[in-house]
Amino acid sequence: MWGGRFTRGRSAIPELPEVETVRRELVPWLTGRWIRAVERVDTPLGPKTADLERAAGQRIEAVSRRGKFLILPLQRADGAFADELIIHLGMTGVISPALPARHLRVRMTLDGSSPETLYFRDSRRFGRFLVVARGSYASLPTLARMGPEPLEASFTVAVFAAALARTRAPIKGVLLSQRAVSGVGNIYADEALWRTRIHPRTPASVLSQGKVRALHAAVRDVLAAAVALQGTTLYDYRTVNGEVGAYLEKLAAYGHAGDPCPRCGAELVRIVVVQRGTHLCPRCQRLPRSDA
DNA sequence: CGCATTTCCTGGTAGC
DNA sequence: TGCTACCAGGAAATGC
Repeated sequence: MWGGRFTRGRSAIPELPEVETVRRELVPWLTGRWIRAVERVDTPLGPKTADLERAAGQRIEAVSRRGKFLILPLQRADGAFADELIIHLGMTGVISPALPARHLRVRMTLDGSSPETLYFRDSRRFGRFLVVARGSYASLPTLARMGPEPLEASFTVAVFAAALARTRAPIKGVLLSQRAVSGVGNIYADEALWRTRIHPRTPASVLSQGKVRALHAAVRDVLAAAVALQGTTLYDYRTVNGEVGAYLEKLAAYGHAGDPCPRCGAELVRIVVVQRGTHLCPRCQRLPRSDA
């Protein structure tokens, strides 16, 4: 499908653009519907606080998103706003109205019009499906401490700069942590750092004001462009309608080790930063000299 | 608290 | 062909 470049490690990796694409497709299908049942079909998934049976008989008030989490606020028949259904696609999670041939983990049945059933397929079982009382994220520390939404007005340069100033951890790790900004994963972190010529190992706090400003813009631009193309499909990820994401063709750095840098022509390399495969241009993206 | 490391999990692939 | 070893990665758990 794409030469041999992605023959290793081609995973779903749903990040903000992929989750947002799924969310937009689910909105007309799920908003206002009553849940008949949410059932775990396979072995245990996620934290023990899953409590999926609590969703039965509640109405889906909205289909929202926080970072890479889908959040469906639920409403009881008496009008009480009580719980929310939280879904994380993990690495390989796919929601679909079509019964998957393998790796079915959760089935959600709804009252009324079609689709009557949605299936959650997840071969690697990193996904999560759970019901919690609204806003109680004790079992979801990442969600509890999540930074601002990158495509919303609350994600300002000042807020981003303050978050970066307080840590010397590598900027790539800070982007992946979800705490300085939400929704960025391995692909879009590499793309944003390539765009801004920042070496992924640069300690966050040493970035100049100009670099912070550029990175803030790049995170927004990369994510917005990917949303417009329905995300990036490397392997598993599909939209709810079964389509692939088209941002794959736009990737400049991720998955391109050995190719020429589109900007300067030097050979792109793959290194490991914070235990993650990381793609960069060794000529464009230099580590600042350390005085320490 | 921060930060680094380990764990979870499976399908695909390299190497023999 | 068939086997083993390894690798990808988000988030949670664990270690210091």
